[in-house]
Order: sequence, then structure tokens, then C-alpha cells
Amino acid sequence: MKVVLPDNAELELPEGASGLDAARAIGPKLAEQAVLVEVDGKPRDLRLPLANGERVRFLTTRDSSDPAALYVLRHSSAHLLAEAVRRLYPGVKIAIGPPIENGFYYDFDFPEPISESDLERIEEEVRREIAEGREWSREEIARDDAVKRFEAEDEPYKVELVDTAEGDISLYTQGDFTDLCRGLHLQNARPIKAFKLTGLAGAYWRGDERNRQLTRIYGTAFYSQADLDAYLERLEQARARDHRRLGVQLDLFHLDEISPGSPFWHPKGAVIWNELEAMRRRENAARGYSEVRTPLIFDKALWERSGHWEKFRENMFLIPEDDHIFAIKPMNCPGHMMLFAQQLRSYRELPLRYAEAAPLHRNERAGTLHGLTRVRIVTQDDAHIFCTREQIEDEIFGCLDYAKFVYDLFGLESSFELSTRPENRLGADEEWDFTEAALQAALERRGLEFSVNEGDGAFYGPKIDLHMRDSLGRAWQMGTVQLDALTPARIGCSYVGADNAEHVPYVIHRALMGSFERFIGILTEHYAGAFPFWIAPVQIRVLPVGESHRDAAHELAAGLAPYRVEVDASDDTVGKRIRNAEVEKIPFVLVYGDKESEDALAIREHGGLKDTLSLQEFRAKLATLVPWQAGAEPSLTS
RNA sequence: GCCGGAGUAGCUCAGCUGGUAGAGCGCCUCUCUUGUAAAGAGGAUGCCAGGGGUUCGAGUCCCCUCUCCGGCUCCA
Repeated sequence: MKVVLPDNAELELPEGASGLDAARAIGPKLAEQAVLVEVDGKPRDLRLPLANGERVRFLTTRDSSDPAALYVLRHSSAHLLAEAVRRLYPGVKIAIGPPIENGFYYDFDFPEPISESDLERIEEEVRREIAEGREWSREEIARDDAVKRFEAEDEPYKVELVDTAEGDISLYTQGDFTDLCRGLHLQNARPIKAFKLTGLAGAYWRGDERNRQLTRIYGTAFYSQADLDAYLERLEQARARDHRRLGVQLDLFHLDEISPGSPFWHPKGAVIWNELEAMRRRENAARGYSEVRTPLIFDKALWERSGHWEKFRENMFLIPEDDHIFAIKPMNCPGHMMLFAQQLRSYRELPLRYAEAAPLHRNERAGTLHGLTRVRIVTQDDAHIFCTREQIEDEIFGCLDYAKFVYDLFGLESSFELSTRPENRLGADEEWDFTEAALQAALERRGLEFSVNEGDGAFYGPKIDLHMRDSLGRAWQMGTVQLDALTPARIGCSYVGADNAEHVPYVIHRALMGSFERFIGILTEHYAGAFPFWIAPVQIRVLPVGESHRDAAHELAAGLAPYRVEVDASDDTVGKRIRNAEVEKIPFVLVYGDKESEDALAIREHGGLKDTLSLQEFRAKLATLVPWQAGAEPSLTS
């Protein structure tokens, strides 16, 4: 048989030859260094046979940053970890140990709990294994034999995995350790040049909290020590962008245990908030939304009608009052629907778009709070659009266009996800066919790349979510656009159609930034605290050189209205005051002394770029930095 | 809610095996009046998260609670 190499050359091989055989046929060095073979673009274990006509490409230890090559390295590292743990902790049961984005983990059921201090000795044991040398071999066995084998070893988790595994059962063995595993694995442990255990955590068996909690050991591995060092360095830098750290450093907000998950916004943080709020109002007005205000607390009766009482009560803050109970709203929808339902509505009023950025409260489970990204007070840039069936696609399109406008304004990279009908749902399949198609059509019409999350929609309709990552790579949901064909009827929303009959409107729930709290958290990390001019808490700082320049500096600052300008007339040296402004990440510093005048301002941008401009020129430059002043008037793209 | 870790000055952190608390930055005062990332000198600052216990004596050891951190689970 023949296989095709990347340069299109054909390689003649005996029937049934493996990837490793092919590598040997090309050269001993390649065979030694190969870690996997890509067949028609898909990774395959070197030990598996190739077939006639397949296009092959070898990845070697030199492809040290290739995700597939790292995956193999880390998968094998996980097996070394399991071997070490079994040797050091007799009686431990092993569960699963896959490679993940930046490393790998392995889940164990320890007879006695272990702590972080144990990691060091486990790590040493793995290093010893690597030094001693390990080779992996692969075998395929019958399902029954696999069950017997793991029962004999008293490995109940493995038995369960064999039971639910699909396809052939394969085993990989290194040293005296054999694991149920689909692969792929290295030929031997030599390529593992850097190995590090990074953490310890609890994790439920099969990700279900009703199951037993296992101990998960996280680690990472690289093809070189330098790669590991670089990875740790990147992590360190990412921590410097962490909004929780920057929030305190830049005096934006703080949290206090007197009200967990509820930030205190300091003056500088409030400036950012208010700029976002101004943007929200300006855009909403331009895009045909009406601002409304609805109560913060409602009688439990409303939540019973909306369905929240049944589904969301655990997350609601309740206020008992004599013989009935109020609840602080965790969402705006019921209030907006009450508002809609208060009058007899005509189809001529639709689409009707209600916007409200009210503070919502959600009693999140203890242990889930996280800086600004997981809070108990959630101020969504919320809106509800009441529309007819025919208007759905256009309205979804409008939401997506708006979302894109907001994200582009900040240069944020987001991913759109379409979530479709869940198993547990209400409504006929034809209805879901229609609504899912409408959402997809809107996504395509707006030209957005999106992924599909099958079965992850709400029980009342499909949705489109926007996700972003924080500085440490954790994904957070930001915006959401959801179609709801159920709640409006429950609250009693209806309108009179052209046919003079009563109809229930569809409602689109949508928040684009998501919440101000989370959005500012993500923005802080995105900009590493150096906010763009238009939302910077302090936009310009004027530094009078000496005492005699202070009055002129104040005049200059006044002349720069309405920008947010401060004069730093403290006794510190000019050098120190510049440093302070840099540390505070203020966009512009004007040093004002004998050499400066309105015709010649000494301008320093954050980062050190210097320029001399007249006041007029400087103002013209500033105007270009404010999106809606620079002629970027909002417009519906279509 | 679960597993593991941590809470010391406004911030970042030191405080070994128990003997009553420290540094740098910041803050205050004084001197200097500054030219593009740190002038100099002096000073103040703590319920050592909260509560209970062991001890002659607890920041340090034990127990409980709260909060935070890393995960898991959850997340309309």
C-alpha cells in the first residue's frame, strides 16, 4: 500500500504498517522523535495501522507548541501521574485523566484526603519515573476481559467507564501501570522535559454533584523547560491584569464581607460605569428603545405566575412582610411584561422595546462569587422586545447588530453561540423549527460566525449567547439574546392583531454588555487598566512645574472642559508626578512650565509618547478619541 | 453547596519550633520648587477576620463561624 507525504511524495509500505513503521521507513531520527501521526488532518496513535491512500504528516518533539503534540505529551504525563499516585497511596482508586487546554488532570478517590503539600512528593515520584524511563504499549481487548481485569484490580470507576465506553476497548501500559485509554500516547517518556503539578481540587465523578466527590490533581507538561518557564511567566503577567487587583490599585471599586458579591463603586469606577450608561442610553434612543422603570420588589404572586418561584426561588432574596412575601427582582422581565399587559395593545404598537438597567439581585450559592464577574447585584443593560412572529428575525438581527456595535467599540473579541431546543422544553417541534431558523437567519444575515450548542436553549425558546474570556482564560457569558414564547402568556400579555383577534406577543430578552459589573471587570482586564480616553476616569492631568505655574495650570484645566482634567500641584518632583500619572494609567499628561503656553502644550501620552500641540490642536485630537464625537454616529447596519 | 488553600497597617507582604508586631509603597509634617517613570528628613497607622478553647502566656496550637483564593457543581 501507499501513503501520501506532505510533499505529495508517495511512500510504499507493507500492508498493515503502522504510523511508526512509516516513520521508520522515512528515517530513524523521525521514528525516534515522532509523537503522533496526522492522518488526513486528524491525529492518530503511532501504533495504529495506516490505510492505503491516506495522507500522513508526522508531528515530532520539535513541534513543541503544536496543540495536538502537546495533547499527547500531557495525556502521557497524566498516566505517569496516575502510576505515581497508585504507588504512593495504596488503596487509591483511579477515575479519569485527560489532557486539557493548558495541561492535564487526573481524578482519584483517595482512601485518606491529601493536601497540597503532598503534590511535591508526587511530583518527585513522577520525575523519578521519567528519569527511570517509561515506554507505552497499546493493546486492544474484549469488553468482558477489560471488565474482569479492572474488577480484579478493584478499580470500580474503570469498570464503569468500560461499561459506558463506545467502540473497541484499548489499554495503554507503561511500567507496571495499565490504564483504560483511547490514546494517543508518546512512544516513551523521554520527550517530557518539564513536568509540574499545579493544583488540587474537588471534582464530582462524571461532573454530577449527586455523585461522589473525587480529588482532582492538575498538572502541566512541556517539551522543554523553557516552554514551562514561559507559560508560568504568562500566567504571572495575566495575574497583573486581574480586575480584582487592578480594581483596588486604580481605586475603581472594592468588595467587603459586609455585603458579599456587591461592589462598592469608588468615584473613578463610577465614571466608567456612567460612561457606559450614557452610551447605553444614547444607543437605545437611536435604535428605538423606550426607557422604563419598574419596581425592585414584587409580591411573590408575580413570581409564581412567571415561573420564577418554582425554578429560581433558591436564588432570590425574600422579604417577609406580615402575611405575604416580597422578593427582590432577579430579572426585569416580569415587570416589563406587567407594564405591557397593563393596557390593551394593538399590533400597530409592535415591536415595542422596553429598556431598563435596574439593579437585580441574585442570591448566588456560596463559593461561586468571583470579583466583578460573578456578583450578587447584577445590573444588566436589559431590554425586552415585544413583537409578532413575523418580526422576530428582524428584531434578533437588530439585537445582534447592536451587540456587534458595542463589542467593536471596545475591540472585544467575543464568540456567538446559538443554543437550540433542550430535552426538557415547552412548545411544539414546528414552533422550535421556526424560532431556531429565525435566530440562525439573523446570525447569518449579520455575517456573524457562530457555534451551535445543541440542547442548551431555555425551556421557553432558543437563545444566542456571547462569551468572552478573562485574563486567565476563563470564559464568561456576557450578552444574551433569548426568544421567549412562553412567559408572555403566563403574565397575560396580548395584543389585538390586524384580524381583530387577540394574540400573545413573542418577547426577546436581551442584555448586550450583560451586566455593568461583569462588563467593567472584563474591560479592566482587556485594557489592563489603561482605559481608552472616552471612559478613562481621569482623562488629562496637568502638572505645573513650579509654584509659579499653578494658577496657569488651573486655567488650562478649566479651558479643557468638559473633559475630566485634574491638576497635580503637589510638592512632588515633576518626575514623581509623571510616574504617578503613568501608574494610574492616565491617558494624557500636560507638563506646564515656563516653556509652555496655549500655543505650545507639552503633551505626554500614557506610555511615554511626547508631542507639542496648541490647545486648539490638542482639543481636535481629543475629539477624535470620543467615538460619538468622531463622527461614529450610531447607525443600523443592514 | 462540595474539595483544597488563605485571611497580619490603605496596598503588597515578612513574622522559624508559642514570649505581647515588622518592611516597602501610600498617608501626615518639615525642607526643597521641581522639566517627562521614584528628592531628603521625621512621624502616625493594627480588635493579627470574628467567636470559643488549650496555656503562666496565642498572630502562632485546637474547634466553630464569616469572607476571600484555586477548582467542582450551579449560573434565565
